[in-house]
Amino acid sequence: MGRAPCCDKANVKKGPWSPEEDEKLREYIEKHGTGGNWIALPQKAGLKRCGKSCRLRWLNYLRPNLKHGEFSEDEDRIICTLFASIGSRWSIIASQLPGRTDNDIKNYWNTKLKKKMMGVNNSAPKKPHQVTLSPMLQNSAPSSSSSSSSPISFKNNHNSCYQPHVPMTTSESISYSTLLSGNSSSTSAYSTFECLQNYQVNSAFILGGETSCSSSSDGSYNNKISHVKEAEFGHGDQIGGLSYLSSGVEDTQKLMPSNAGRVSGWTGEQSRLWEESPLDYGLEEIKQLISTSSCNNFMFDDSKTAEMVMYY
DNA sequence: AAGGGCCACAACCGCCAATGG
DNA sequence: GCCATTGGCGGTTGTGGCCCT
Repeated sequence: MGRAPCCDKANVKKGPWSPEEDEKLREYIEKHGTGGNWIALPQKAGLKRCGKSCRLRWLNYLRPNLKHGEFSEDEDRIICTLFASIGSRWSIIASQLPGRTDNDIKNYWNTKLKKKMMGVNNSAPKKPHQVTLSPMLQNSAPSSSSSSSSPISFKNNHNSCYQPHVPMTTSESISYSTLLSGNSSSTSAYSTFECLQNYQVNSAFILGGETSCSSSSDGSYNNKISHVKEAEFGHGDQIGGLSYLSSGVEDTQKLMPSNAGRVSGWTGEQSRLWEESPLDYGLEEIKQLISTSSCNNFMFDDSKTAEMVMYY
């Protein structure tokens, strides 16, 4: 059985929004809210648009408190770190960047940041078309532990702890508590690996994403906190996502059970492994993440030398 | 000046999960 | 429990502007 279309495509306008349409939508939502029903909204607002299109337009463009323009170094760093940690979970990443939408971040990553990072690793290749993996991974010998001097810990004995593209829960703790206070003197370009090298990823930081006060992503809000939806247009008083830091480790445990099921794909085993070792990655897992991620320009030599080979 | 290529960004598409009847 | 509807998300595409030749 086919799925019913969300709107009558024949009578729906597509393409760029006109200023008049923007104004209609803004006016309607400011007066009436979304009414919890985007599908019905365009008709009520006098727009010949699909409800989904209205939602996207509002969340990505018209919503108050959106930031437009250049991403800061700190934002770059957060994106890098989170991408390396959780992959292309743009909505979660966006939840850490007040005023940014997942669409923004996705575009920014795909068009600029990815290249920026490649640029660094390209800078002094050992061989033509081959780039040495940053020390981050070289430090990550299987025996290294989370308490080692290596900024990021890896464990090979938790191979299923993290799986690329397995959705993360909100409670997935990514600790980058030093992230924003980190070295901002870095050059404009740095790699994901360098990010990881510089900023510890462990279990002390709580992602506020889907359960905290934040809107997620493209500004979309988790439907479990729908009561917040109408009242909240922006990210409130968060500063660079740091408001989440006030959550404690105990929150991880508190939130985990309910959210493990909320985000698809987490089996009981994964949840258990999470509790045991929230974000300790094995080298292979990192490799897999990057090689299978949208950042697929990174390819790993499967040898033991922890060398990253990048073809381009 | 023209046009071809590239880039950035907005918007769309399709799938999945949640929800309510 | 089933099914239809809706919202949310990530990937992909379309398009306009800029740059280079």
